[in-house]
Amino acid sequence: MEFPSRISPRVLDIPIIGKALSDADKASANGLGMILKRYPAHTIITREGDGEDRIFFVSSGWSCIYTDLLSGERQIIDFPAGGDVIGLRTRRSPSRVSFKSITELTVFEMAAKALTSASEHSPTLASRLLSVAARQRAILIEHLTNIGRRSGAERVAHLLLEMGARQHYGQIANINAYECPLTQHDLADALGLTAIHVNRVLKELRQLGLLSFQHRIVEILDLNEIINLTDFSLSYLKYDDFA
Amino acid sequence: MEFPSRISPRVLDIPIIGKALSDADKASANGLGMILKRYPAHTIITREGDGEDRIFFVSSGWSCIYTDLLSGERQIIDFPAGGDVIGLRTRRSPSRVSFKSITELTVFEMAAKALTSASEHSPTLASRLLSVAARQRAILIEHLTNIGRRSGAERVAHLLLEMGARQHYGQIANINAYECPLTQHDLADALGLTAIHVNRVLKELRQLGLLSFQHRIVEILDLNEIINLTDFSLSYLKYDDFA
DNA sequence: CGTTCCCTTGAGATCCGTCAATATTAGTGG
DNA sequence: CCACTAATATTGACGGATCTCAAGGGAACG
Repeated sequence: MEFPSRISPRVLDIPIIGKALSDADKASANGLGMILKRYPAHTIITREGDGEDRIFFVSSGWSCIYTDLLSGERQIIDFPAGGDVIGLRTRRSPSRVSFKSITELTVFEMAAKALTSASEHSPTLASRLLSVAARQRAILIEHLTNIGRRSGAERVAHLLLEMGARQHYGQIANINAYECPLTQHDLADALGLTAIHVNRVLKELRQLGLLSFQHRIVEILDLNEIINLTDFSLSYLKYDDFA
Repeated sequence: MEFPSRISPRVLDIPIIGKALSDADKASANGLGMILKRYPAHTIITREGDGEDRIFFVSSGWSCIYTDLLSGERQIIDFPAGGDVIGLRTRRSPSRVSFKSITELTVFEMAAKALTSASEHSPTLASRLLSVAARQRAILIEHLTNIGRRSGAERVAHLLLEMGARQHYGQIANINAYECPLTQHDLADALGLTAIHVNRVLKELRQLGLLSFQHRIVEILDLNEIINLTDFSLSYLKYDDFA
């Protein structure tokens, strides 16, 4: 493996990098200028309206992308975690979303231009980027469906199950618990609810024996019932084995 | 312009095709196997779970992509119209969404594989696809924010303004009315509301002098107020002038 | 050991959904 | 052009889910 020395081997765990760059011509890979960075918890990394165009590959930690509304409310679009990619916009027009760390966050960071121009010389990389974009879209569609057509309890259960699966690279079968640094306020802003209602719903889910979320620990108490209740599917979390 | 003769010149109006293919090597363009097709209103074109992988460029007409839930409810993800692209998934795993015409629909249709392999030989085309994906993502994010953090009236007003802008290629300044074939039920399924509530909200918006939607005609009565009420922005609808 | 988030709980108000009935429009066949 | 039908739109009464306001408790952190 011939990677620039400043890129840690851990980067290979990131699907797009591990699979695509190993095929890409080394000239491209070397020119990416990717650096490893560490942000403290609760740091705004990219602000809405920034002209800046960077791309981030999350190595470890939790984060969120969100938009602020005029009303002062916040809509969280996603909680990217290890393996996720942020900033895959390739757009000149300033983004309306901000990007913030929730825990301490370790990312591989690079200029968007570097990646897009590299992708012009590496069809494999371009394909891989499209595949990542497709996965992100699938996740976003699930999120939209969750907010649009499910009750508060279903929304919370679905999101917590999804986050558990994403923490474990798309597996849920053997998870009965995972650590989750999100606050009830974070959940509310992601799910179109208020924090107070999220609190009540969590209590209800706990009493029903479905799941428990206390002291940063999510416990899956009855996986089958949750899957049933929320119509949960794993398939949308998969990366494409795009030929 | 050297296009396969079976492709109508109208295809050039579609941003991705008009701008990308004219640059792409002609071999790619000729190999796309794109055909023009016409579907009657209310026809399911692609069903959830289809293994089939086609890509559609809408030439004219309205359509929707949606998912059906176990509960029998429906979540509409988007209403693609002229110039939009459907099926840009590049995924093997079957899609969870269906695609349906609302009015009579004219599309340019091709195998997904043909486009992805063409994009491997045309960096410009690949970039253009990423740009289209970015725009779709921006629209989806706005939709999510709309459902998650706005009241019924705001949701309806925002969606109807967006659709007006998309019908007019991203302009709203000079629109005071447009034809909209969506039913109140369609709006409800897109906005996470019931048709009955959409009806009441439309009445309210009409009485407030903001907008009117009757007999398939949307009239923008007070554009500035609507923009104000819904925090509407045009920027997310733009295609990227991606270098 | 105090300050600041975060969580928890209650009471009342509001938005929106459900159920039910009717009116209006669009489509179809005669 | 009319009669019939189905889809769509409209309205009212009622109930439920969620929000708002308010207060207090617990956990984390300097």
